[in-house]
Amino acid sequence: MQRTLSLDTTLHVGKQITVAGWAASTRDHGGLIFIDLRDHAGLVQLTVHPETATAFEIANKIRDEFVLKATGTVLEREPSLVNKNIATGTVEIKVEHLEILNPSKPLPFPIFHQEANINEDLRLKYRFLDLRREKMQSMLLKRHKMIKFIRDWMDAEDFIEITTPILTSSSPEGARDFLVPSRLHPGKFYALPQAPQQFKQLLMVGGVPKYFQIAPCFRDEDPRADRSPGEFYQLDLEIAFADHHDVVFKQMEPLFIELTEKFAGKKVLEKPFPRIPYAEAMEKYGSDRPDLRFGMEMVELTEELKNTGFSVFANAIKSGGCIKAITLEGGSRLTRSQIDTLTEMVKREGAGGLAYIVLENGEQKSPILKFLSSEEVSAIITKTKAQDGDIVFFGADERSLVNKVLGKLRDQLGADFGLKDPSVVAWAWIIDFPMYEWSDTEKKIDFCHNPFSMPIGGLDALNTQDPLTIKADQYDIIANGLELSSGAIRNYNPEILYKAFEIVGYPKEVVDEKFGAMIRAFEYGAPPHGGFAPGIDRLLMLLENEANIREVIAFPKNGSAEDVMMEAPSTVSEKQLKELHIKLDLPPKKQS
RNA sequence: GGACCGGUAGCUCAGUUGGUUAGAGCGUCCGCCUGUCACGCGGAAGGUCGCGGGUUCGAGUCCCGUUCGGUCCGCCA
Repeated sequence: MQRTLSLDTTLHVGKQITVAGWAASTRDHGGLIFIDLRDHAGLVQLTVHPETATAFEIANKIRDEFVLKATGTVLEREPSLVNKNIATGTVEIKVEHLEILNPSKPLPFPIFHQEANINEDLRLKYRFLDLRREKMQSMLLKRHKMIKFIRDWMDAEDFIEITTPILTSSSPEGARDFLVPSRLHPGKFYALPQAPQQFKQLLMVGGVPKYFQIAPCFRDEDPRADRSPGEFYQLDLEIAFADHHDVVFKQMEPLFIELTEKFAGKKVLEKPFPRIPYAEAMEKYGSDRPDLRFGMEMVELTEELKNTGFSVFANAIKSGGCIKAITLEGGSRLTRSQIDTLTEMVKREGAGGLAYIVLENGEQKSPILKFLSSEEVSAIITKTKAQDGDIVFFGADERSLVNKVLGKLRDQLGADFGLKDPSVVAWAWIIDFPMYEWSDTEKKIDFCHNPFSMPIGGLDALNTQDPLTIKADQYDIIANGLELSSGAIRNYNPEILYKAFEIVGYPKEVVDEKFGAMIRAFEYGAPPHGGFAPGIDRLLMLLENEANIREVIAFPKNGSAEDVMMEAPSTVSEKQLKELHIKLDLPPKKQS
């Protein structure tokens, strides 16, 4: 494919053309100067000879990243001079006129011939330079293409895109809001939307059959590698008359399959996507977003070891806990120091230690072997289906801790032993989330996830069941260990909604106050509806095998939620504060 | 809010059990060079070893505190 340059799109041999771009490198041979000219599309070599005296003088001054405009003749290179590493390597431009459109200061870090990892804060401070790198150019293009792919697909499926307000009201549930003071209403604040949740549900009541939006969302929470600081985008969507998750799954699965196969050129592990109940995911994988590209499921050994003399296991059972195990195929080759590293990891997660048994050459090896009877050992081997050459790891403690710890261990082993095939995407739905959970911090029953989900069994379930046993028609879509989105069939009935909130201690008046618009709307004939909102940034991470979400965002905030380039957040003038009737009351150490 | 890892030249890094004047590559500046393509050659400038304190005859190195960055936990429908 012929690569192109900005001011002229072809490089016909013998033709005079004008090109413009950045100086990627210069090679001054004294009597001859080479310049690699770069733009978004590629590189071309300019040659500047002393005969063109003015151009030659200018060429002497050129440094990396100067912006140049050059007019010259395209010449074919002699066979011995062809550069096979660049697309335009068979030709070069012999420069007749050269102009420096804009010089550049020496760069704060190398951007073109970059191999080393540059400090991320520095990259973010000079993001405009960082974006010139080929990888970032490619990311920007892929992000655009992916969003276009999604929009086209949604359009073809009769979804319509509707933009919803950015300035809205604070909601009491969920994440911390970003607040915006109102000048016209002193003492009152807008909030930036954490998601267009209420608006999309109101659109359903408003008669929109299928809504979507590439929606900006704002949450004032601490970031993670897969969680953008402060703001991110979702493919927010909602479908009217969706009264069961089947409707949403059948509608949306094809998009994710096409994105995986057609857009990213990867393989979907299983179609249709497996549906895993939340409780099963926790028991098998110790996570509600397991990476399903590999097995290594947990096996329960509590029954087999109920009479064991090994005190660590016995104590776990006695205090109501459990014993579970995971088996790493071929894990007998783990070195002692590798096992020590894994032990350190599980201890950080709260485990007391990491017991294991190695199966090698028909024998078992383990520090805990002397505490176990031979019947117990063979029961373990039978139940775990461990083979010669494997290693079996144990977790013995309170059940949720065992699940968490072995889940972490499973994930680490999957990464360490190359079990996560980067060309495969293992999509799945996690279903049957609990509606409520016990909140240890608040000492009360609280919503487990989305309070607007329809409880399975409806009003009847809320009235008759133990709240902690009620499930919600709520689901997550996960892929390769990432949670892409939560979603739900919504609770569209005011009576059931009031009851659902009553259980967590919100009286009717509070629900009316906080969700008045939605409750009022539901009183006027709300259709059943459901949807979800996969994260755009995470989707791109997944499809591009990118480990850090900031790598797929043009201008991300850093880990402290600062924009180090624009210097946001920033202080504001006294005048602005006065206009908003805001007085600061900062703690001493924060004052500057 | 907590845990762990890190901070040495503009950038990427090395720096031995604590020991003279802290090094390399790239970049920058000066000089040479007509076929390089991340050109080459010669020379030069460039350092509060994040910051503060301590131990020591002596600290980039050991200890304590602190700050900044990253990852994770909490938090995040």
